[in-house]
Amino acid sequence: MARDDGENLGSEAAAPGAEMFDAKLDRNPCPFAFRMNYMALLYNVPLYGWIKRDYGLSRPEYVVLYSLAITGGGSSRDISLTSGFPKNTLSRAISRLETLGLIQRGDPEPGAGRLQPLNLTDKGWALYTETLPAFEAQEIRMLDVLEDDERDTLFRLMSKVVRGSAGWVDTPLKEMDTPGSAAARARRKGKKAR
Amino acid sequence: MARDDGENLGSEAAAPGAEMFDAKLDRNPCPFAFRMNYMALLYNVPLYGWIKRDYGLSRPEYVVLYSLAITGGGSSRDISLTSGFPKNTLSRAISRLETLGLIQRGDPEPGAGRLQPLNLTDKGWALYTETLPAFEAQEIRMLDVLEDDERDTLFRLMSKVVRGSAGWVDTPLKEMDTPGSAAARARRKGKKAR
DNA sequence: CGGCTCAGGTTCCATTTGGAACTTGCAAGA
DNA sequence: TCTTGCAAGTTCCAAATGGAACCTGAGCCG
Repeated sequence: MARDDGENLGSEAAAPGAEMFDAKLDRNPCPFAFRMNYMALLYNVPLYGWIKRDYGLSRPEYVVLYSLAITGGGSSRDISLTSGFPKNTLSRAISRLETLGLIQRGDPEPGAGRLQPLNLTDKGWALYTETLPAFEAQEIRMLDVLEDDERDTLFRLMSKVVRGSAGWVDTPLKEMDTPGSAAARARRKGKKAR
Repeated sequence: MARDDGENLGSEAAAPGAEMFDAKLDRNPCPFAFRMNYMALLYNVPLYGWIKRDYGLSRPEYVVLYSLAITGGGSSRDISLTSGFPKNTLSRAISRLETLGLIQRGDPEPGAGRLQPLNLTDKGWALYTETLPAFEAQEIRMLDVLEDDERDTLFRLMSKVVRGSAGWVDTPLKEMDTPGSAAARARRKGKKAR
């Protein structure tokens, strides 16, 4: 670590931010988290920026569309649980997509409580079909540096992690305040210095 | 996959959303993207929710703190490039952290343009030290399902992907409108059904 | 030197977001 | 069958967000 001594800023001819980038990769107590978030960034920012500019759909809106497309229907709750967007955000997204004629609500199935079945319209399918290739391409592009077997391994390991930790999706939200909570809460009083 | 046939909603005794969850894992044209975003969700939501509740810091604010901690100083630009937050969001975050006495701005180094060197104060370090364990714990918890060698492999492959695609971080933001742009832009006119 | 350009950082403001409270209708128990 | 509980979905509103325009100082060139 601490590669050149008097560094901190500039002075390198290297790419801007390279210093911090390397630090986040190589001397990071949470190396996994950085990689994960950086990759997500790399993937999501350009794609959803494009969707927004060219189709006028927000990220949650597109996520609803996409979710319904690959599942062949589902409810707002399902989308919330599998995407992490809160239900009010999805409620809005769903309303707008319905207004745009991209999805439609079916009648609540008997025996399924108040769940509203959602489905794509033809127009929704068309949009999905038209936009999907860009998403696939971005994924392929990102994984292009890997050999085939490496890609397989990566999938397998990520699947294992996801399957292993599904279940405590937002459970810890409530219990997370365990580590040193007393001190934390004490400090909390003193904040709000806005 | 497709566990019970006449599905779509409810009717299963299984966990809610399991249907869609399986679809996103098993019959998803972008299987990598889903895993990545779901993992990010699993990690970020509880942690930043906790940071917000107990310390009153927003995600960008904590990211600034964390970035400076592991790099031992840096500029707003560096943080933007390595975290993906836009510079105005970071500008605000930095101001607030300074007001809170968690970071301080140094005098611009000669030869480094207008880059403002940022550093943690003692108070900032204390907060970092106090909160870091929770982040580490969450990461460990998430990877707990993996064997040691699997963890190593996962790191290696993710590093490769990140290193391989760093550089086009937000480059494609501008060029992304290539696939079928004409049709897309045409359709775009007809939207705005708000 | 004196203007020019470019990039780091800030400000402005319209939009988006999501916590919290609310509404609603299914379903279990009395 | 009434009531009570519960969870899906909606509404409300204050706060956060980020695109775009702006400001400003460092380095470049004539």
